[in-house]
Amino acid sequence: MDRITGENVFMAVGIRDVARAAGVSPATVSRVLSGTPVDPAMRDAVLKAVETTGYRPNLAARRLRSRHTNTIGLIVADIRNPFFTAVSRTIEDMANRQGMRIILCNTDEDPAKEEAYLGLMEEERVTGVILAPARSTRKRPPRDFPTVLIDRTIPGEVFDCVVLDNISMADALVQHLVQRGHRRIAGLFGAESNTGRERRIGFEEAAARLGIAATSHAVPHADGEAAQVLHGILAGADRPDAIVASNGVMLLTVLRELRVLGLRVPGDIALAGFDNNDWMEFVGDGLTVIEQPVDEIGRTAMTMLAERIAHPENPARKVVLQGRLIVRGSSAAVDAAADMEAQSR
Amino acid sequence: MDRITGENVFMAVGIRDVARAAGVSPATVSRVLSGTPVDPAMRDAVLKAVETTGYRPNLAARRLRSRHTNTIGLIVADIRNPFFTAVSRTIEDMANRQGMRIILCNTDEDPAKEEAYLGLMEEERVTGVILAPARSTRKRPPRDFPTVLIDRTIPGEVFDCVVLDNISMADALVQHLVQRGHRRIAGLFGAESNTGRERRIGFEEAAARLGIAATSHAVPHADGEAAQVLHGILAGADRPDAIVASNGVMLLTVLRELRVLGLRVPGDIALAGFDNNDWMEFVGDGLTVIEQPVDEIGRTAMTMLAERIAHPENPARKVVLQGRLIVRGSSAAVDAAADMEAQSR
DNA sequence: TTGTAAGCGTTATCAG
DNA sequence: CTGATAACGCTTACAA
Repeated sequence: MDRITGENVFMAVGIRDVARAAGVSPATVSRVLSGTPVDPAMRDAVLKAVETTGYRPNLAARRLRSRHTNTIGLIVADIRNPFFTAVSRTIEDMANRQGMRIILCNTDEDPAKEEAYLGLMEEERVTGVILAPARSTRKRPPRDFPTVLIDRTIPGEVFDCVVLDNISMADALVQHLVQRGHRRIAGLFGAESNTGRERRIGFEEAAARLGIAATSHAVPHADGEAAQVLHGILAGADRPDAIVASNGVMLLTVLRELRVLGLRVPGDIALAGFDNNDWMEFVGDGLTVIEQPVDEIGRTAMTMLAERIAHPENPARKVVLQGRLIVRGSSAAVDAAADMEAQSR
Repeated sequence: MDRITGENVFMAVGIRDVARAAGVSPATVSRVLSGTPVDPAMRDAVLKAVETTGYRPNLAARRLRSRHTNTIGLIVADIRNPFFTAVSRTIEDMANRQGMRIILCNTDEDPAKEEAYLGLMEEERVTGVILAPARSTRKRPPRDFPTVLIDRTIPGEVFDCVVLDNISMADALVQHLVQRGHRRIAGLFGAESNTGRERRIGFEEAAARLGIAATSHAVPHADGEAAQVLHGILAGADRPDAIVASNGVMLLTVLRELRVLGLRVPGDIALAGFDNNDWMEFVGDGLTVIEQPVDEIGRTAMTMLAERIAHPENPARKVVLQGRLIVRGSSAAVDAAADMEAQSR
């Protein structure tokens, strides 16, 4: 594999050249560029000199000297997961508006990668980090930068974090399915993340409260293994009449397996889950889901990070956001589903 | 932060501290860290000292002094477009494996934003840039870094670039639809990007060759306006019997409008387009699309960038990649579609 | 307000 | 191979 070696030599124009062209000192140029009050005449001379010389400040030098990097690390599991894509985009927009740079990293749920990236953040001397911790309950060593967790918490550790109200959202999903007449519901949850655990708890509590038969299953993160587990659940004789999937990616895995088995939604089995993607209204009669407030999650994370930076000694805060139940065709009652199919003839 | 004293101990440990702890000079520490040959005994001493002191090199200082940033700028229209998400992920993975950092920017098709980000890249002294140019035919001023274009070219400018064979892929789509018995095909293309233009050309050429009535439409980038244009095309009495959409985002816009009008795919109208997303096999009987080799696009862009950096004087190259036609239910012949619906009763 | 000068933490140079 | 020393390009005391 060819390694990138070369380096382009930039225009050699530095702050001293601008100073000379403007007939002022480098310090004055620096002041103009940083907005410090400067005599208007000099200011104009400097700006003109910047223009004519084509000067571009060297951000590496600036960061080294000023000791602030204006950089935020954003570490997620996989940017291809639409939930993280959306949250990242919001965070990048906010950051850019504040003159901050983002370093984006994908852990693929691998604790080793997460560790490596956190190390990288230290070397970058980042202002702060927004982290969706990899599915792992291990303790994180304390870091030298403010950190805000998104999507997932780390049990027993005190970090600022912003998460969904997973328990009550899962509860709402079960309640909805029961209302629609479903009685044998299977829940599919990530085994390792705290978020998966919370959703399972909400799922089981609601089922118990409503007195229905609900079984929850731990689904591995790897796609192949997940399909296998799903097959076991769906192919048996005692197939559930409804499925709850713990997130959007899993929802897709379920759709894939249902297709393999030739099962139809909602005719043969109802389906509901977490995360609302733009395509979900178009599969079948639409997928019933809990929509996460992705924009608000991103905004809140950025705000919390800023406050943590400003007040390092404040106690850690946990912000729990509500989602929104979007009811679509995939959770229709079996009777209603039959009706709809009859009508469509 | 040291949790006892509240002092930031981390920032204080520099290469000199490591040198002192190891009983060597700072230069030797630097050599060990950069892999330059060093006496094994000293090497071990340094590595141990790095460990005990918890030393983290300061990347800003390293970049300033060494004059290479190991950073690549990646500028796309919108990371939420799954095509860019996928390409970005591939590029980030390759970059990380080579010890390179990525700076990701979204232009939202705004030339001003593109301009601003290109300026930022100069201030970051990036090693190179991978750019999906905003839909705009304007000339770009020459920059001080190697640049590789993806997805779109800039007519009349000499840049390395890697693009899809848009003309023949659009041609293949039309050919397929005609084969399936469709005769009145409407093509929807982005008006401003060169990619949209090329796809339109392939579309029109194929239609002319095959002697069918095909009309191409320029669809604005903004979602609301796009819907309006679509409405005009689909709601009239002379509704086409098939639609070709120029990309995945537009495909979704079409689905939305079809839903509003209560038109069914492929019963009332056939549908095909560009970009293959993971959900597309699940809407209706699946969406017929041209799949772009996203992974290869990313890999090729990185490779070309590396080669451009190594050989700045080489002539610019254009790599044209083939896509793959994935035939699914949305392009079924009207008769076949009727059959399928009959069977499903 | 402005200029002078001293670093920020690292790597490159060059002499030993 | 190793160590002293001088930058890299900028900001910021501190002095004027």
